[in-house]
Amino acid sequence: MKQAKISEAVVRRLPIYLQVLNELHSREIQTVSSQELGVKLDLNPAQIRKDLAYFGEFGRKGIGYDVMYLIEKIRQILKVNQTIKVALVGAGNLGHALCNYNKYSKDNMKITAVFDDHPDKIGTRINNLVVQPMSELEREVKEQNIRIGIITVPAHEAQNVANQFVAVGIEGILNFAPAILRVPEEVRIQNADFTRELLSLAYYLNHEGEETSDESVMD
Amino acid sequence: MKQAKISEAVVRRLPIYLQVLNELHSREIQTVSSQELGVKLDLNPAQIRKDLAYFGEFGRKGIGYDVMYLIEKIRQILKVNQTIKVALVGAGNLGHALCNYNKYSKDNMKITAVFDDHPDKIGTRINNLVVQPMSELEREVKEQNIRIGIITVPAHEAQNVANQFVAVGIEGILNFAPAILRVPEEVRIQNADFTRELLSLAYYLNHEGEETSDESVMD
DNA sequence: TAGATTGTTAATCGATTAACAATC
DNA sequence: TAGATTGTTAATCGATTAACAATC
Repeated sequence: MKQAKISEAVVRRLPIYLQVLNELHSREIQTVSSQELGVKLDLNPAQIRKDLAYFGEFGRKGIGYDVMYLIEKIRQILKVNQTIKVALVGAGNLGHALCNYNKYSKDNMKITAVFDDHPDKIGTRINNLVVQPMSELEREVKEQNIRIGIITVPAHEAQNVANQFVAVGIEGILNFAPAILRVPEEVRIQNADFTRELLSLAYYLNHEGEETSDESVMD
Repeated sequence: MKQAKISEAVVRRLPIYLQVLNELHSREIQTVSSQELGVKLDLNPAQIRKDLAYFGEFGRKGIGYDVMYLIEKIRQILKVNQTIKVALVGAGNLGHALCNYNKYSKDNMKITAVFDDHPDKIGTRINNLVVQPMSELEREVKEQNIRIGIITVPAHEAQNVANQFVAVGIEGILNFAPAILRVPEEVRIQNADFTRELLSLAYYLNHEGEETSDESVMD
């Protein structure tokens, strides 16, 4: 099984597979077929088999996939079999929420450093982390070997934070601010701006079932 | 311009267009070409033109698009030219964060009702909203004509909340819980589980630049 | 008129799905 | 052996991009 170029669509499905598999595992289900996964996730079973086959032969013909084994394999693929440390900038409500979320995660991703340049935030605690000024970013990133950063500052500060992330060598950024960020192409940006999601939901509210219609948006 | 079936990919780009356009508008830029938008968004200009052309002829040959006019048109398409009211269930940290976010939004999407069944949450205030028990959900949804719901409860409660949303006629759900929800197919689900995003970021950390490699994940 | 840029058709590219031999 | 299900190739489908006539 040679590692071909894996499409983004495939990579985005892997965490979803991991999620159902974790659920199955917690229900002590030991084996699952692509068929069953497909039903659960509304995906074509062939697609699931193909996605997994990019990375190796994880199943058994006539049987299906061993749940725990497949979890391990996907963790390896996503490189979350060891704990991944994450830095977060912006100790507001959202930053707080993500840090908490964090505590319950069994995904081996941990926010291990929090930054904010607001004087009234610096030195406060979120769980067992002390909020630090941005001047400490570089040191922490180097010391802890942090490679992923989360942005939860207001939109107008987001690009600035992104620049600092890039400057200290962060390789992947999860951006919650409603802003379009420019970063060098070797740095990966994932946008998690929830207003975008809400807006596309709004579209379907009114257009659902209109597929066969020929109405248009006119003045 | 007939309304063909619009692909999800197109719908997901519309809010992004709206975002850049809002930014351009705030910088008092009046006209923009698909070329310029393409540079800003890392998209092919032809794609942008095609996306917009599904809904009408909004540009002027030789000139480009009028920023304000295009904003209006996209708002119409997304049906956010009038304010859209949203219900939120789960008054924890994340729920709080989203309600605040809310205040700054110029997107005409407003969280106008917050629910939580925890006794110590009921009756507390988030901004100017009082947290209500779930028993009030139906009444509020009917009274305010709410059609979109946000789920910010823990994973194990998420399906239950989704069921209640469906029962009271909610048409679109934005789910922040790390759970796979089953709803009737006429109800739209958008997942905003940030651990998924983090996991796919993690993939690229270690595989970036491996496109041409032939390494594989072996035992 | 010359230059720019749209809307749209045709060409290309890539992703999803169907089908099936291999095999548990 | 019969039934189930994988991994994978081939067929299909859909989305992106290129190209260009129309026109500002």
